[in-house]
Amino acid sequence: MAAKRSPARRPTMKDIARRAGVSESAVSFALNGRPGVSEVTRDRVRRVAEQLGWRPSTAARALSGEGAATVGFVLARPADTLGVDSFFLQLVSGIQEVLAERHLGLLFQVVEDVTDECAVYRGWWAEHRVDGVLVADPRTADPRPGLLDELGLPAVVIGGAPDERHPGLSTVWADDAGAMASVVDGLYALGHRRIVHIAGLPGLAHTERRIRTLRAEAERRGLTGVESVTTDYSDTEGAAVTRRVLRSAAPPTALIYDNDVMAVAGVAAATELGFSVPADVSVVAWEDSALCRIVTPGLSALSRDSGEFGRTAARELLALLDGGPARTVRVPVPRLVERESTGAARER
Amino acid sequence: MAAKRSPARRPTMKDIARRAGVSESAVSFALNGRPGVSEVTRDRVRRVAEQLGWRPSTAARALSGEGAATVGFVLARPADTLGVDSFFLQLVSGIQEVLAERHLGLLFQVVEDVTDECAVYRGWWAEHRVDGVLVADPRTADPRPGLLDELGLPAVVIGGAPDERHPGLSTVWADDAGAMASVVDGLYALGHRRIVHIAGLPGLAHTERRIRTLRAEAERRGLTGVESVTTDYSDTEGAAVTRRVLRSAAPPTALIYDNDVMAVAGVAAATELGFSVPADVSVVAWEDSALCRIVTPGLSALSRDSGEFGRTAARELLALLDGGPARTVRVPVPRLVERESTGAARER
DNA sequence: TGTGGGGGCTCAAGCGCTTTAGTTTCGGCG
DNA sequence: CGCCGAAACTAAAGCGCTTGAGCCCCCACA
Repeated sequence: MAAKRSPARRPTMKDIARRAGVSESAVSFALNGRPGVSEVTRDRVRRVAEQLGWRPSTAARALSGEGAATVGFVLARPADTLGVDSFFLQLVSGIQEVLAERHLGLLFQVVEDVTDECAVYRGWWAEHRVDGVLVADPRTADPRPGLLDELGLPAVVIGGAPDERHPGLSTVWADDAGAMASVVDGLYALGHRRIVHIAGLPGLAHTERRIRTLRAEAERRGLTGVESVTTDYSDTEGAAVTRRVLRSAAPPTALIYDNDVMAVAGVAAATELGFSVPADVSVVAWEDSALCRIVTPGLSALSRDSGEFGRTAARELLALLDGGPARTVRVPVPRLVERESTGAARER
Repeated sequence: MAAKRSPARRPTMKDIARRAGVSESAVSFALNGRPGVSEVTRDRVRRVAEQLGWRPSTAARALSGEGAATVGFVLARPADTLGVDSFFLQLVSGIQEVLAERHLGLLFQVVEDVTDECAVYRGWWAEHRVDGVLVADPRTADPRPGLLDELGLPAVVIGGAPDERHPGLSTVWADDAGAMASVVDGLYALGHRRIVHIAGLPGLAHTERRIRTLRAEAERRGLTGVESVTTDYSDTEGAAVTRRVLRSAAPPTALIYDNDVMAVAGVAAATELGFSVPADVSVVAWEDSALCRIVTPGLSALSRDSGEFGRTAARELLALLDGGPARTVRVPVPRLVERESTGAARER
């Protein structure tokens, strides 16, 4: 049997009512801080509840109209792409922190793609499992905001851009465009004219935003040797692309990688080809992590506080659940942490 | 208002009953595959349910005795230690995969320490939120199994050793001892006699097991220059310990790190001190990851399938929930992937 | 002294589902 | 032809909580 010897019955409001000598309704009023009971009764009920170790049954609460006291988070990534970067765990940890204060649970699911993700939302909604969701990795043509809106499921999009706003959904985003511009600024100042951006998955909103910004910056300055190449974020693709571009006739003098893993793999690939970092080629990683600190040369990286990102998103969702209006909030622009992988462009 | 324009009412069994022209009970019987309805009615009901897009309300189910259709997983780690290794996301992803097949949700929480973790279990239990839990990072004096047993909450311990069995709890574990023994075997064969093990957090069951085994192996062979040093898994501590031991009078010729991050940091530290890897000192990382492949020299690492680990654990929990007996199952011994960081000990 | 009006509580219904105890309708057998 | 029993289905209670309606009592006011 799964349940053990003394299955330690959970106390219910009925138990409290009996012990406190009042009706169940009175207990409900007392415990939920609403009028209808005297202060003295309220105190007594509270005391009994505490001493009995009572906690409201979420199931019962959910059933009688209150929410499910749970928010959902689904990650649509092929399983093997998972866990290469530390971003998500940090994010979830931050989300968690805020939710826990309000005794909200976090229902977590990993799926293969956005289609499955939509199915999960449908299921959660129909099963009455969550009160709201956090949506990660917004795409350029994203079916999720529409669906969530249709279901009336409060949601906040993490990493979306403000123009992609969908009525009813909140958005928390980092200014990728600004960050990209400042990185290009910095590299340009160091004399770099040929820059390759080893981007992440095509179709992700932030990938496209970075690519657009890079192109715009290049045009503004009349640079021609600037391009973006999309990848799947893996170390192997990162290395492969690096090899390819460095072997070209006019190899770039600076590389911008959309995550830490590719950056490290890229440095290794460059080194193998006889390019030294940063003498021959500078490298910037978009995500900072222990990884960037550990390797030699240390990688200059765009650092952001993923935990804070998560906390902000969670707070927005709470606001939405409390009936607040949908908002768009921006978290601080990622900050470039300079290490040894960037330097002046070699004269050509 | 949180809910939007057409809050798209969820269909209930009552709706199905009406449409199918039967009672609610008949619907329940039909949908749950239990006797009491004819096959033709069952089919009709099923069809109606499907076409209405009906899904059982977990709240209602939970309330009427069924489980909450959810299992819990809490990670007790200081927030900053999170996300350094990819192990957990992989693990969770594996767990997830198995649970999803059965439409079970995964409630996830991150806390600071084991005390908080116990509080979370208490809360989940009292709130009727989960049917069972997965317990990670078992410790040497662990309050959790006792608590879970007391609450009668089905649980499987991930990474526990069989001898620490607690009645009622299942255990899924990897044979750390065997792995350690084989690593030492290998290093010994390469001529290594002074080996230092840069271990993880003291108090974790698997840390202690590895330490014990290393000591036993050393004694068996009469080696004296063998020791374990515990750390907090961070790159900084890993580097610090590496520097300390390499500066000693008789520095080790082989280092075993309990995770990938420390191993990489250790290699960097060793290189700084003028030790070349693997010529002067061999390095083995306990956890394999992209990280170990990327860096140069590539790190020899103990590789295990974390996803499979998670799947196995989840399957055990399901078995427990189905009323099966508590079991202890072993996942395959981690396999040593040889890369460039290990080699013959230099003659002394 | 009568009356209106709160405050303080209780009653009971209802949320969506399961489940036990009926009730009806057959078909089969003596 | 009548009776029994099984199969098919319905009625209703119950899970733990919320909530609107109603009840009682006491105080203030006229």
